[in-house]
Amino acid sequence: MLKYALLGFLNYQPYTGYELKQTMDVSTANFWHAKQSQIYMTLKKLEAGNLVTSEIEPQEGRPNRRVYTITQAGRSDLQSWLSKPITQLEPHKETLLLQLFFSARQDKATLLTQLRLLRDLHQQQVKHYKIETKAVVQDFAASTGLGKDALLWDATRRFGEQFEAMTVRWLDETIAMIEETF
Amino acid sequence: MLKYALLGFLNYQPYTGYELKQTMDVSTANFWHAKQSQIYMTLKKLEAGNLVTSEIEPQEGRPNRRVYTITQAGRSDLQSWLSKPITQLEPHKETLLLQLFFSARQDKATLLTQLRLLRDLHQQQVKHYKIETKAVVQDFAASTGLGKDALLWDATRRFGEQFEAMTVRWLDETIAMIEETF
DNA sequence: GAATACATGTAAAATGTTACATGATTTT
DNA sequence: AAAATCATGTAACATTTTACATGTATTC
Repeated sequence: MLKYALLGFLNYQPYTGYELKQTMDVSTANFWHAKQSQIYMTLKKLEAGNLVTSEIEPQEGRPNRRVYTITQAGRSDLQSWLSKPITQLEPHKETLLLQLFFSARQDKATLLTQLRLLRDLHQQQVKHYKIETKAVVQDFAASTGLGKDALLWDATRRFGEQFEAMTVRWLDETIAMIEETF
Repeated sequence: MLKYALLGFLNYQPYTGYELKQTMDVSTANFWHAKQSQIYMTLKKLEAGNLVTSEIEPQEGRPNRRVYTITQAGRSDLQSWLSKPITQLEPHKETLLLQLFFSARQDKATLLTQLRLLRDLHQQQVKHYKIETKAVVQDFAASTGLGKDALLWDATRRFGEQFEAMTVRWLDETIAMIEETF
């Protein structure tokens, strides 16, 4: 899957592995992230499969850059993935829910403290989406002039914002339930 | 992490690997799932670490069962994990958002078809949580008499229900946005 | 003087998925 | 007669994380 994140970005313009990591960190990281080392390895695999090519750009006083460019085969592969509809939902993993599921014998006060702390973390995330992520989307849109793209980028941002807001509401309900009935 | 899911269940009673898989499939699978083979391997590791013990129960006309029991060390490990608060959020992966992010050049009609199909899938999931999962929680509560546990199990169920409902709302907004502005 | 940014990579370990292998009993 | 259930496991592969390894230039 990281494969398609990388091809997706390379479909706009050539990038180095380092730049791809930075770009992902301020854009797709909210719903698709990767470590630097994994990006380098995946790019190597993509090149082995002729989906991208690379060339080294020498630099002075800095390490050389390896710049990757998508190939025609890469564009086809990306296109084919994009047009393939999702027909079944993938299961999620939520550590928080796993913990909560087994917490019936935990101390009530401790449990409440943990959940309140988490509530604040998620509340911060709501702000993060409303402010930082919002700004990034607008900057991208202004600098690239990609209107349609910006609308979809903002749709993914709204998903994040609404997910976090929903989580805060759910935590509030859950905290209230534990306060009352435990 | 699967480690703690298994210890969590074994903290109630002994289970075989097969039974753990079945139990997870109707309970935690919504937020934590695993393949049968991974469960067997993880149990083996837990036994090597003395967090569980196992003994073989011979059966006639059926394969023998290997029944796992949690040890005192296992209970301590679980307890220590349960009391450790989550201080930083883990990043999520959402294939749908990744696809959407790069879909600006896709055909409008095709994109709308894909999103509407997905909307229906998530709508079904809302029902799944409201009916099937709800019933499982109530059955567990009734048969085990674990009142506190059932309240927390239902809290995780509500998270799923609310997540799916939020996703349906977001898809409706996104579909409307694409219909109007693309 | 210390930290961050720039820039690349390898290696080991952990985690998770898919495929293979077996075989009786029960249900459809 | 075919499919599902019960029950265990191994092996290969893919994915992801963590740690290791290097070195200059710029910013605080």
